[in-house]
Amino acid sequence: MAGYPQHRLSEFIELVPEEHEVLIQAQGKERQVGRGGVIRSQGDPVREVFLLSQGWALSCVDLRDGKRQIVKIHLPGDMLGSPSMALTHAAETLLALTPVTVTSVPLSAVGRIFTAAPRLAAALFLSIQQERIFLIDRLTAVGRLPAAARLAALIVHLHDRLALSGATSATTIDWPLTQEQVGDVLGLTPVHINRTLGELERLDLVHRAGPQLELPSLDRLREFAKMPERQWVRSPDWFPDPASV
Amino acid sequence: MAGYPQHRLSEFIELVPEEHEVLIQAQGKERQVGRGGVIRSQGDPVREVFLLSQGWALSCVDLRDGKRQIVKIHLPGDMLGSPSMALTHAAETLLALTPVTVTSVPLSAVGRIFTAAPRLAAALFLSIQQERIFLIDRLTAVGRLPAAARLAALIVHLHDRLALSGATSATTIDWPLTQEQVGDVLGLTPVHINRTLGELERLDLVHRAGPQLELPSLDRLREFAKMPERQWVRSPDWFPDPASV
DNA sequence: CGACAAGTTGAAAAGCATCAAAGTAGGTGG
DNA sequence: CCACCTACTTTGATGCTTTTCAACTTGTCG
Repeated sequence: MAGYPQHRLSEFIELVPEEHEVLIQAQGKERQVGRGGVIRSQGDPVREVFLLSQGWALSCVDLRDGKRQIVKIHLPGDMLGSPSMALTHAAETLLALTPVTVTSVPLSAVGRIFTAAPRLAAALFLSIQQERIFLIDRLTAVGRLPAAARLAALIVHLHDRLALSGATSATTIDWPLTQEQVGDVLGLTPVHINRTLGELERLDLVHRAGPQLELPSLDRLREFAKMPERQWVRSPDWFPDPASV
Repeated sequence: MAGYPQHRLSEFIELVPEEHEVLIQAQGKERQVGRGGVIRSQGDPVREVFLLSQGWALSCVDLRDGKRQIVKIHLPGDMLGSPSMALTHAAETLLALTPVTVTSVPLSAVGRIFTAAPRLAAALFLSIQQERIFLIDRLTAVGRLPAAARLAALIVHLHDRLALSGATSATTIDWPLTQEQVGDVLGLTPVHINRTLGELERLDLVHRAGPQLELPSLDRLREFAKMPERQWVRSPDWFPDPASV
């Protein structure tokens, strides 16, 4: 059977069985989408959010002139499309970077979390604040760092998130992104990403190895990225009681 | 007496009296900070968030090399510092742009909202998702638009938020920002902001009028900014019942 | 009136974009 | 198994946007 859904919430609290149950109940039908496939389009009416259970995906905003900004690279366990809950029509397009499995979570189920499991709701809230920090850091990198440091910061960020789920060895990470996609994440052209990757390689900070990246020294890469480190809270004392389920 | 605190939540729902009461109870002591003063520093331990009741403020991330990225311009009613709830130490510095009044909201009070007023918690959740959309749009502008469109997008954004609270006429908005601060918002240098403002002025899109900006045609400015329009939800049907307070 | 913060302007340089073309790899069909 | 197609990567040459540096102007407040 389906087992406990993978998600980001246990980064903040240890879920009790009742909370797990609420999460399982929240999930609707599962869907497979092939590489490059559309999970949901910008402008679609917002009736659900998604849980990414397998594969990588991306959220992006498309502009009128054909340019686009990739807003986030999603890994398994991520909740997709939730910023658009505040809108009538989705702000972001969700695309599969690799073949993915997503499960739909109707908005009504999200609403039920707030009454049925307040502590779970608080964890969800915190998880969204974490996403906001990720966005703040990306904005800072795009606004204030040169191309090489920007790219280093992205690599470090993805490394750290992969390491959290144990989906990577210390020195090698999966890298299913094309250089054009990386450019759309960092606000640069694919050509310049290519040259910048070469630069990082000459500095012995990363090495391209087919669909993976080797990271000879994470410390040096982190130093090079010039971004502040983040330490996430764990079971904050202001959280509601888990018993209240 | 203090009256109802000004906030962003009523953009999404009409609060019932009990919910207002919970919000009022949540507020701790009030503090005045002068122009340029620090409300909270990056790196400080996170024990509270703030409600901005008067004046303008900003959130920014400082980098090691002295550069900084301004992450948001805060207007009265905004909640300050909440992204750092997910962290042990604050990610952002909060500065007063004008003389401000802020009230402290201890984290324990935020936690109480989740058990005492689920619908209020859901509104808070939506409000944070809205902040995420703002960040997504800013990232898109900084990553993908040239300087002039970026600046136009910022002006339109602030206009719209000011218009919501009726704090502006149709064609003139307060503009307490220095060109250096605008540069730190948009990822540009103050010198270039100066030139870009001149460019918008020559295009008859904005006019500088001391501490204010005149906007001869919001339609043309919006068109020029090339950003998608956003329509926020109102009383979504998936929200918990207000009776559950 | 004098000092300091902010705005303005010019000239030169840097970083990144654009355009164009050639090279590589994986997948498909004959 | 080979040939081809397509998507992706790589490289060079050139141009544009933005930065940098520096000086000067304006405004504000003691």
